[in-house]
Amino acid sequence: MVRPRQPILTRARIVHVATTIIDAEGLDALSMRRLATELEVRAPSLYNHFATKEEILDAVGDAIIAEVDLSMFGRDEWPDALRAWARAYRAALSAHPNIVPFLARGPGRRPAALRLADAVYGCLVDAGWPPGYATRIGALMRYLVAGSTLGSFSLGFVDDPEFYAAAYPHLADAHRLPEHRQQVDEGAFELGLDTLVAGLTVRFDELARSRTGTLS
Amino acid sequence: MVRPRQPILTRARIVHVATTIIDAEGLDALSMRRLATELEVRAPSLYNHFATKEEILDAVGDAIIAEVDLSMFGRDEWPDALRAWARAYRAALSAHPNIVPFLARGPGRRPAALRLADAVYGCLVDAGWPPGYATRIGALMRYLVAGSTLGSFSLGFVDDPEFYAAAYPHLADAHRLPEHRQQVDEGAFELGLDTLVAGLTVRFDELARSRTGTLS
DNA sequence: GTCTATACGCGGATAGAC
DNA sequence: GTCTATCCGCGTATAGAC
Repeated sequence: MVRPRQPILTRARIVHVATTIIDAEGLDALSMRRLATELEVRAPSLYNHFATKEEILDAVGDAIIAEVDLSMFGRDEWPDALRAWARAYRAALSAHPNIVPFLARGPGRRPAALRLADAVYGCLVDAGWPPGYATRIGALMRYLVAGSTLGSFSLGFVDDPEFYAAAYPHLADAHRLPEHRQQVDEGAFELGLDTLVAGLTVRFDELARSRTGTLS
Repeated sequence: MVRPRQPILTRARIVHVATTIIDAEGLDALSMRRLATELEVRAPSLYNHFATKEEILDAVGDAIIAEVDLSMFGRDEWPDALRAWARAYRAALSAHPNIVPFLARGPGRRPAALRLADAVYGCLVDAGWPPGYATRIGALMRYLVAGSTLGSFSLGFVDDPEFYAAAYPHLADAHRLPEHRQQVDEGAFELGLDTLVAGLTVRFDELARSRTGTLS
């Protein structure tokens, strides 16, 4: 018994096609009309499934973040879990770099982003970090991941050697080349991750020792 | 001898009023028509002074970044200079948080942003950091400053306690409150800055020692 | 050189017919 | 649930007045 007409549009199809457009041509390329055309439909039909364009973007972002593995929390020790999670998070975002500027606005009403934040916070608190530290460490890791995928450093450098060479001699280096930009962002991320987790481990031990000291 | 009619519009006035609008009502509130109205002029007049809206935004961003003090470079030791610079940079951006999402796209053709990047890089290289490290450390600091002013953590949390309490018990904490968001972002920034500079100092000494070891 | 009037082609979004 | 028709605001190009 086949149901003869299944609905032409579903939220999942809309999100999938929207993601494809953004990945291929950037955030600005996604318009309601363009998205509708790609779905072989007229633009207003989309409003039967999403109230606004922003809701569609939220759904796209949520689907990407939902892919981030969180299984290391509760399994590994907090320093290893933090490292593994940050790398998984960064990998998920750099697979869809064009949507990062939108995600950077904050977790908003995207459940996966909140689940993510909740998981990190919970892991750190369970490990013994004071809540205030757990909140700040979670934020810090977000800065690192968002910053290194946003292209805040590498993107935006103009592809015009002449533009730099004269006025900014120090910058006339390899990081201007597109293929090196990824390396700079990934290298900066790894340097930051190593340095932060190592430093936080030291601080954690100091905190534990000071508590023990108070008790003894 | 007064020149009777001075031009109504100047680049400086346009930039100033644009900054005011963005600070007060956000990036989206800035349209060419709105800006022109505020300047008591019609929108197309603006194109006599800037070729595109993006050029105006670039100029606004550049003016803000031009305020960042760079005098610590060449005066202080690199760890102190790095700390002082990062704080000055962050202070400048958090005075105009609404424009940070635009700035986060990269330095583009904004000279002040390039001067900034050049100054950090130069200081680190002069201090003895290998160029690859200097590039990555500069990027890392940018992630930290951009992230903590972007509101990537604090902004975007919805002002609706009910929204979190049920599903995300760990998050039902003080950082949802607007007045605490600033504290979270500033606290995370300071924690990251301290931890990173301390860790980098250690690494710098290791690098110096390994070079000495090779030579001896 | 600076400003105005006007207009084009897009964008997001809505109302109401089928 | 999808359509057609439509609204309004956007960035900006052009032509012409001063």
